[in-house]
Amino acid sequence: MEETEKKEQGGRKTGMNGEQCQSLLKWLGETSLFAGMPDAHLQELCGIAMVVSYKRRALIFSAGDPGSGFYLVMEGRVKVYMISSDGKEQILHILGPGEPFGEAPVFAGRSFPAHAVALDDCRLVFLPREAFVELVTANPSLALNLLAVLSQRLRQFAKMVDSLSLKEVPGRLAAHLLYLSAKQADKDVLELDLSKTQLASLLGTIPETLSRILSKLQRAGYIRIAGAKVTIVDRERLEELAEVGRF
Amino acid sequence: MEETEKKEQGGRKTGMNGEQCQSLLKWLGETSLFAGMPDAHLQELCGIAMVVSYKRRALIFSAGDPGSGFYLVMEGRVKVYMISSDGKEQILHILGPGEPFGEAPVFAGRSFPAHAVALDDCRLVFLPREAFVELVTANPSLALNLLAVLSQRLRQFAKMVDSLSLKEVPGRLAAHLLYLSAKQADKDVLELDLSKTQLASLLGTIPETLSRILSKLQRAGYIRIAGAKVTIVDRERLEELAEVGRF
DNA sequence: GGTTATCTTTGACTTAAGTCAACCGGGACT
DNA sequence: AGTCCCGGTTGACTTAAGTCAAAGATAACC
Repeated sequence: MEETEKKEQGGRKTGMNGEQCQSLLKWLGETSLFAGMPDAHLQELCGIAMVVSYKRRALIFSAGDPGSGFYLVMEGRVKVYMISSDGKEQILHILGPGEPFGEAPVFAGRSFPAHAVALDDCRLVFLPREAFVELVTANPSLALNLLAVLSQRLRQFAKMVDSLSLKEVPGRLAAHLLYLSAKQADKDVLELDLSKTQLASLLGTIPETLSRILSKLQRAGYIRIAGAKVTIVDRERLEELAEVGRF
Repeated sequence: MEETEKKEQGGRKTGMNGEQCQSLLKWLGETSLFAGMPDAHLQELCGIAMVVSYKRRALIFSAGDPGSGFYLVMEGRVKVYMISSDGKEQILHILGPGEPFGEAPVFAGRSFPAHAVALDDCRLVFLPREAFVELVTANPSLALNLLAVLSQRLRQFAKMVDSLSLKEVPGRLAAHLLYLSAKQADKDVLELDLSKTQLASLLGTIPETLSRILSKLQRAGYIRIAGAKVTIVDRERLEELAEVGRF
């Protein structure tokens, strides 16, 4: 195994032999961002891509850092967040395998607007800006995929602003539980994929408040809580709550 | 003057003769979205574009409406906003001449996530989705411009989430005043371009609260208020306030 | 120009959610 | 096993900001 290792930003960049490049190529092609791209272009992409590893809790970038490219999650989860001057954090996204992050500075602004850390031990693909922009220029369908991703994210943000400004915490929580429910197999038994502290930060509140509201919802018979497992008892009312935003 | 008028969505679509098309073409070319595009493509664009007029307060689209295309502001201002079930509104953007809006459904989701109304009597350019997507496919540099616009907007949203979640109203207000200051000629005397009620909605609060905080800031010697004119007295402290987010 | 309607300000009150502090319980490590 | 530490929960308290109501100030309209 010929591996070149370089320390940089706390991540370990890993060089590739032909075989590894092949598997990376295959993986990239399955990614929603690059789905449907001709192999020739994927090949080029592989040429500029770097696989980087980050350990759990490692900082990937900070707000204000110059963004010389963006990332794609291969393994693990990444948290993108903002911090207030007194240390409170607001999570903007949690990203899992296949999802890109840090794209904004590639096309506008040149620096990251937020921070990113690894929530688990992670493997990421790093795509340097210049090479990537060239590729986009040469390949309009790639641009369309990207536009779709950014548009989707814009929608999420709009929802988030709506939620933060127009709903109380119980409403946001209800909406989040239903969101989890919608994307899981067992529709009624949810496994919280984040610690409650992190969930609080995602919902724009603090652990104490989240804790209180979870028990309030349990007492009211909307849900049942058992550690990180939440069971939806009364979906109707939960939907109503997510809708009106107030308990 | 040969004008074809059609009522639709409360807007008046206006057909064009050759001369009008020429001026539209020129205008489009000066827009940041289409800057640098070859005339041939602008010509095509003109072919699919429609100029639409909306009177002040007219609804342009509602959340959930199928988005068959997007808009570009020629004259006037447009407000894009969300409404809670009990009627409180949160403004997402205020758009002026040259700025596009309603692009999200073109590339993802197919329906508008928010509402839009005309704040003034407006003239807008409407670009239908299908024709536009074709054009983007044919013209990668157009895609890059679009990516820049969406990325920029993503940044704005991130800031907004940060602001709503991590700052108190005084902090948000201070940040907004400094933002206005940065984009005006006379750096210290600001003309509020929105009614205070609308400004409250943009800052994620209500008129009463905004009013109180404006006078609080005046009393504290940060600013001076005279109707819609706000003078920055102590920029240093205002910056500090915008930074820490709390008074 | 005067009447209406809308916007703005101010006051008294309520409330959701944050702060501070104590405590519990389960790993992890020695 | 025992200690330490971190995550979660609970209680008492504070506070920013929302609600309700009324009165002034602007701006709009006939």
